Amino acid sequence: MSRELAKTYDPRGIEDRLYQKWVDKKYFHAEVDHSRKPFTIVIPPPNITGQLHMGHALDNTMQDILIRFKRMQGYNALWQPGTDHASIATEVKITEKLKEEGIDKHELGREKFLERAWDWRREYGGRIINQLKKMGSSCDWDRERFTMDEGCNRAVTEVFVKMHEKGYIYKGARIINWCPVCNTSISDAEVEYQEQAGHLWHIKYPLINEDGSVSETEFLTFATTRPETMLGDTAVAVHPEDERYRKLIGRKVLLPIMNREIPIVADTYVDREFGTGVVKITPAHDPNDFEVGKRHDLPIVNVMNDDATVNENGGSYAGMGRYEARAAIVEELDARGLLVKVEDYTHNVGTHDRCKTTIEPLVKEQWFVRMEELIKPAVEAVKKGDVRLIPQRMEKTYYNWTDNIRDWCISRQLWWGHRIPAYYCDDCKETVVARQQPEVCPKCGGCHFTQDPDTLDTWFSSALWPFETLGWPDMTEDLKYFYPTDVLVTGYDIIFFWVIRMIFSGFEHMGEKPFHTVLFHGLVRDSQGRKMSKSLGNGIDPLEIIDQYGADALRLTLITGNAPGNDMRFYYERVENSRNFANKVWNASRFIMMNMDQVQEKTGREITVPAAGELQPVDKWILSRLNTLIQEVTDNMENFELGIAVQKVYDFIWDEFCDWYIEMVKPRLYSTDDEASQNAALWTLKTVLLDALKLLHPYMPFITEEIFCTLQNEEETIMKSSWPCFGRERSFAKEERDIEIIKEAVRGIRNVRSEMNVAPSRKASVYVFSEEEQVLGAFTEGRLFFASLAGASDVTMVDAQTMEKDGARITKDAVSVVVPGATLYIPFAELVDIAQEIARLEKEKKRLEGELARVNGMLSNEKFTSKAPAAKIAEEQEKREKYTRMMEQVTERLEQLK
RNA sequence: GGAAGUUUAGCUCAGCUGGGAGAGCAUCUGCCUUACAAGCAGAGGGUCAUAGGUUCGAGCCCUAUAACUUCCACCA
Repeated sequence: MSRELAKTYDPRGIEDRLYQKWVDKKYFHAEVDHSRKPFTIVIPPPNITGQLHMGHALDNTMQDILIRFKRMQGYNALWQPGTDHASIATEVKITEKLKEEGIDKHELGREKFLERAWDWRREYGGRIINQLKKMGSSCDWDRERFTMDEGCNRAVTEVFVKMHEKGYIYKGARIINWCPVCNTSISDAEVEYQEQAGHLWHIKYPLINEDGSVSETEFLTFATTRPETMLGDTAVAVHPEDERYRKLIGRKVLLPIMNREIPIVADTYVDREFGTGVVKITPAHDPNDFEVGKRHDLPIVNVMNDDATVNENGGSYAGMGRYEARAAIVEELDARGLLVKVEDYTHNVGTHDRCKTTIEPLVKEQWFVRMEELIKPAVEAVKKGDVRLIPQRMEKTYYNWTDNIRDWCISRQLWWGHRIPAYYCDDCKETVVARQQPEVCPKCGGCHFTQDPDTLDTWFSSALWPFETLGWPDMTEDLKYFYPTDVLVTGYDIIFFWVIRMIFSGFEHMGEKPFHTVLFHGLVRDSQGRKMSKSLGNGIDPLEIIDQYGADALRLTLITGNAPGNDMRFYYERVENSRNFANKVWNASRFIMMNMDQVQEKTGREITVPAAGELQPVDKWILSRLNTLIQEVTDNMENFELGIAVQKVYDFIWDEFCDWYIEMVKPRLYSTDDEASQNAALWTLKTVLLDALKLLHPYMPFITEEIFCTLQNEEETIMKSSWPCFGRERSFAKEERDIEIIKEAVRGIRNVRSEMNVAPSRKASVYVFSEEEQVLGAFTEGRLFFASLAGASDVTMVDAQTMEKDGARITKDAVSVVVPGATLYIPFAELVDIAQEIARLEKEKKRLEGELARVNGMLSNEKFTSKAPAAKIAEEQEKREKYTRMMEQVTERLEQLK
């Protein structure tokens, strides 16, 4: 037997050892088992390029808590893990690394590049997984998946082909967001708008006269933030009802530099109030202009290359970068007298969320997903409550997106990702979308094909994650059993990217929601409330925290005092507090085990279940409190109120169990007079500790396991033990009331002692006077507590008769403490100052008067008594009784003193 | 322009369906009491942003206002 535990809890060593044991014994593994109900969570797959950060730590702690809770409740709990190939993020990293080695991506070629990427995945893909393990995550690692593994690739291809057949996926030339640095199109969701200081250039184009000559006096002036796009202008627009320009509609202006005549069109898109009420129209480089262009059938003149340099359509500016061209064009316009003025102007500029490069809107052929129909069941599901979002306000964000849904651009000009299953006939250019490369062209019979070079948006495969990981497109047993999954835990920041896309994908391909609940968390910020970021260097590494304080402390810190969907700040002080709590649990357990061992050594007795009547009131009190705790914590956890639940466990363990119960039973542990009582105390200590550890286990898996195993002294695991259950037979109302009175009395005595600066070493007699049998009984049973908890040398029960006879002796030179139904007298002789004592009691009297006034006010209000619930009225009546009694006692004591 | 969130003790935040304001940290006092000084016992500190309203009763519900934060849209 090895129960020698260190004086302070040191998580180092313990955590890794326990985790290895859990993995070795396959405790995290779940198999289809129709005798049990499944509970499933799919992990938000971290990027293979990623390193564990606080966001992951929070996200995974929450998932692990739910999984461990449900596992203990008897569910067949599956936490499905895996990683994401993160196409663009990974590709950028690899490209950078190649650059460092002096290798150009394009010179290397696609095939070799992909080899490097897979090497990368082999090298770093496991890193984040190992970091998740440090957190204690109980994922079923035997089922680990990767969004680009063979199964996922099959799923992606299947989805693409099916949706193409249904007409949900199409290819078209539309204006898209282009990142000139990453050299790929991106979806609307990936555009991040940033406020930037820029300029508003006022420029004028000369009108073309009726006779076709260029006017030297008439011009049309407009304002633009992007003068360089003028190279691609194909019209200028005015509002159809704008009196200033009405007669010009249909005429033409000369596009300077390019010397192209372009029409003046009328479109309601134009805001008459802004600038001069004239807008230049560049359909190829502005989403709004693109729409205007479509309405007026304007030509689209693309003037940009993929790297945002001006192309051959830009005349003499060809080859210049977009900003270089901007400056040069402004200069030329100015030289020609066409620049009217320049204003400072702050506006929002679309940037790529990955690299922050300013987006260049371009018209390009891309693949899109038609969203309108697809999104409908996903909206319905949330509206009906079939999919629940926590907190509920996230629904607003959700609908905001679904109501304004636009088609999803899914093709990326990247190499690392799922290749688009579209093949082009080399002979007739026919497009064939198929699961495999076709043998023969259905149109011309040709047999040579080239696959579309593009890959798919990362989120295209992550959208399938809840079912592709369970075997889809095959209808496997796993899929039938574990799908739909139960809860998705994620940050609110990826609601558009991922959550919505998973929901509509689930309905489209499985005919069923992917999960019934989405539990959102917020961001973990630094102590000043700033986002943790690499550039600020304010990130806190969870692994360092684990190393310093332990994973349990980190987990507890992340989960306490945090409501769903709210951001939180990270403080070292809070981690310290969590660490201290771990230590508290450790030491309480150590104390209990020490006593169990000592008693066993001395007497050779094992702890047995106490016989009826052997449990003392204080035992029943803590058991009853535990019982209530079990119910509340279970309730809170069922409702995903994890922060509230763990706070209650914390308070129970520290305050009620350690500071009160353990202190109260110490005398019984040390005394050998009453074996039954000693046994009852030890049994209660052990029982309460075990259940408390179980309640705590989902939050702090390591320390609870370590103690559980040591305590049980066998190779068991707490994670497979059963979750505690509320039992009506373990509620003891009378004992709860009695012990509360004792606690109040103890607190009262401590207070007066503290106020009077009585040295702790100075013991004093305590006389308890009560005329109520039950209260007197409670004090008689609890008299021992006053010695250890309130510095009492001896406790004497005083009834009315004694008081009659010896009252003066007892109460002279004594301070008094009033609790409902009893007055305690503590003779301190020379320490007592009558005047001070009177003042103290007057203060107490005033407090009670206030309380009584409040209660009486309520109870004498006819509206209250007629409308308030009966239970509330009874509660107030009880209080009135209590305060009235105390008031009488205080008044009586004051009379004695005066 | 649209929407959401926040505003509670010196600091950071809880407060579930409306029924006497809580925690941690910090501060002050006293204790090395044989589980724990990473501890124990005690204390101080809040017109719950402001103004109205609903209600017997409001930190909580409604309306308006202010400040801060975030998301969405993007008027060139």
